[in-house]
Parts: sequence; structure tokens; C-alpha cells
Amino acid sequence: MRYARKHNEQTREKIVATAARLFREQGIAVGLAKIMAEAGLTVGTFYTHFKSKEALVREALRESLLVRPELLEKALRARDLEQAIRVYLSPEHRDAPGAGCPTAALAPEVARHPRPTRHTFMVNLEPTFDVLVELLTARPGKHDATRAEAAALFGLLAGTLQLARATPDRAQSDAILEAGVRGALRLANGDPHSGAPPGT
Amino acid sequence: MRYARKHNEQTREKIVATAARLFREQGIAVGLAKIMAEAGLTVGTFYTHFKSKEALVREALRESLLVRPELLEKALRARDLEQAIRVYLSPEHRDAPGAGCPTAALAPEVARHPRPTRHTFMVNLEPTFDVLVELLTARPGKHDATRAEAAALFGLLAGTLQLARATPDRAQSDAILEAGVRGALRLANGDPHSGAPPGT
DNA sequence: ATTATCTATAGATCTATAGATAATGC
DNA sequence: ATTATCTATAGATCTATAGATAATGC
Repeated sequence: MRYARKHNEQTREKIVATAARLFREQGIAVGLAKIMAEAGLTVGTFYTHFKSKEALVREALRESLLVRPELLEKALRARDLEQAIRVYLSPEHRDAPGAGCPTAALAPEVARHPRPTRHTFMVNLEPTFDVLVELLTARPGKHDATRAEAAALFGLLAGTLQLARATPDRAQSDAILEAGVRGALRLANGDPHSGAPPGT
Repeated sequence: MRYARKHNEQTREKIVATAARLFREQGIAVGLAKIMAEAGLTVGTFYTHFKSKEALVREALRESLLVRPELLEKALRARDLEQAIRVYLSPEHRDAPGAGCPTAALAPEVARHPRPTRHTFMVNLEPTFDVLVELLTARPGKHDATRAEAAALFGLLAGTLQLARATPDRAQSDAILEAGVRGALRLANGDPHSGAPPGT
């Protein structure tokens, strides 16, 4: 063909974006045929763009993780800590996994993938941890927070969202989200009873 | 054949136990042929015991969830709160998912399964929540804890274990487990700085 | 005589590859 | 002329079923 200069690049990006959504919606076991069909292509084309499905998994994880700290920082700037937490632990996030947190959707599956995939996952989670470290360090009268402390807070957020997603009863699921907000605030604030978040 | 009276029952149990381990080790997508082979049988026998793979998924989740609150209560009685948390967030638990917490291994996958499977999962998680409610209610000077509060604490435990499992670097993974212990203690105690668990 | 097990297979997937087709920059 | 796309297929899975085989209680 000798297609337009950017054609290849655009097609590749379309495949990655579609995979990033479908992996989160249906799991990493979703077939290449389905991914390619939803990207408007046939399976045969896949290997022009990627050397294996595992390479696509790494790309899709990278891309879907890339926007997460940006979204978090935006929510923190526009609102406050509690509201930022409420965005993560919202019914909307629970009900739209395809556009949501890759960790909540895929962490146990990623843990069973080859080491290079796990490495890509954790490397691209790092900026999210950085934002959370900053947030925890801003606690009133607290020592500097560590990366691991940020991981524990993030574990609460992702784990609680997973439990809300697994819960068939809507009201119970909503209650879990709400309790997750209070728990996250207790970790993020110094305050044991929590409630009000600090200014920044 | 007209086999021994208990033969059928024992074979069925062997299949469930093998599936309960393999699902946690390799994900629910693991094939029936592999499960049956590890149970010492061939795949043709499967449908004498279960009406579908999904029925086995429900049985395996039920069985693997059944022992969890027993283990937790035993750890709480034999040691104390901090040590019980340290059993859950231990390198041993991280490295042996096949005998470990089904929530940490499978929650996002379960969330994508049919409603009856999600229902079975949450119903059999209930006794674990009960133990955690009791534990949280015992906090010094605290109101009665709710089921949802227990879910948030459990979300931290499971989510943090998942992150530790996804982390390729051993030292970083260990640090995440340790931070998870401190975070869980902050939720379980009233004390913001935490450290020492209460007597009970 | 009863029934759990086996082998064999259907039909639908899965990842990956080969080679023909078609689209457009030079 | 170049190259992304297509169709077609290989070979290995997957869940589920059919029918033969074999083991043992009555």
C-alpha cells in the first residue's frame, strides 16, 4: 500500500486503546479476534503491529496506567482529598471498569503474568505512588511518607473497589464504597475519627 | 460399577479441592482437562459430578472461602491482632496463592462472572466480615463497627497482598507487606500512629 | 445390575503464520 | 514499489456430550 505516514501508528494506537478497555472489562484472557474486531480490523493484521499478545498486554497496561495519576492530581486540585477519594470509590467508577483503574480490574491477573509484564505494570504504577506519597506527606504533623505506605493506601482503594464490584446487592456495594472512603481518609489524615480532610 | 458408597462423594471433593487450588494459582480460566488430570481423572468424568464449569467455580469458591475465617480466628486467639495481620500479609501467604485468600487471588475475576457466582462469593465471605466486625468493635472507645467497615479493612489486606504479588522486586514487595500491616493496624486500632495492638 | 470412569469426538475457540490483495506515496 | 490489510489455515486449546468399558454392591 504505502499508506499515509501516520497510518501505521494510528492503527497501532487504536488496537492498544481497544485492548486497554477490553482487558479491564473482560480480563486479559479476552481473545485477539475480539480485540481486533472492535478495533475495526481482522486478526491477521495483529502481528504486523505486535510481536505477541503479551507485548500488547504490556502496551495496554502502560497506556491505561499513564492517565491515572493525571486524573488523580486533577481531582485533588479541582476539589479536595475527600472528593478525590470519592471519585475513585464512586458507583460510576465501579460500573465502568473499562475506563477505570487497571489495578482494581487486573492486579491478580497481572501477578500471574511473566516477570517483564509485572515489571511494566509496577513501573507505570510508580507515578500514582508518587502522587500518593506527596498526599500522605502533607498529613498534619507527620513524617515523610514512604512509597510502601502509598501502596497500602492504594491497596485499600483498589481492594475495596474490587469488593464493591463483586457484591451483587447494590445497596451493600454502595455501603462498601462509602466505608472505603472513610477508611482511606483515616489513612490519609492523622485523625483517627476522620471526617474532614485537610486543606491541601 | 456400583462403587463404594462414598466413592462418588470423595471423587467430587477431590475435584473441588484441586480446582480451588488451581483457580487461585492460575486463574479461573484454567482448563477442566488440567484440573481433572491433577485430580487423577480424565475430563470425560467431569460432567458426572458437575453440571457445568461455572458450577465448579461456585463450589471451589465456597470451599476455599470456608476455611478463611477459621484460620483468622485461630491466629487471633493464638497470638494477637498484629500477628494475625502479619500472617495474612506475610511473604509465605504472598508466595502460596493456591492455599491462600480467594479474594486476593480472584476478586476482579469473580466480579466479571455471572450473578449467581458473585452471590456465592459474597455469601461465603460473610463469616470473614463477621470476624472483622467483632475485631473492629473491640477497638478502644469505638462505636459498633459495620459490615462495610470490615469490608474496607479487608479491602486493604487483599489489595495490598495483590500489589505485593505483582511486584517483581522482592525487597519492594516485602516493604509493601510491612506498610500494609501498619495501615491495617491504624484502621483496626483507634490510634493514629499505631504500633501496639490492643490486648484482645 | 449399577454407575463411575474411560476414550473419542463435536464444535467453538485460542495464538500465530503464510501468502494473496489492495491502497497510496514516490 | 511498498506495505498494511485481508482470507485462510495450522495446531493447540476450550467446554460439553456420547457411548464403551470396567469395577463392585446386592
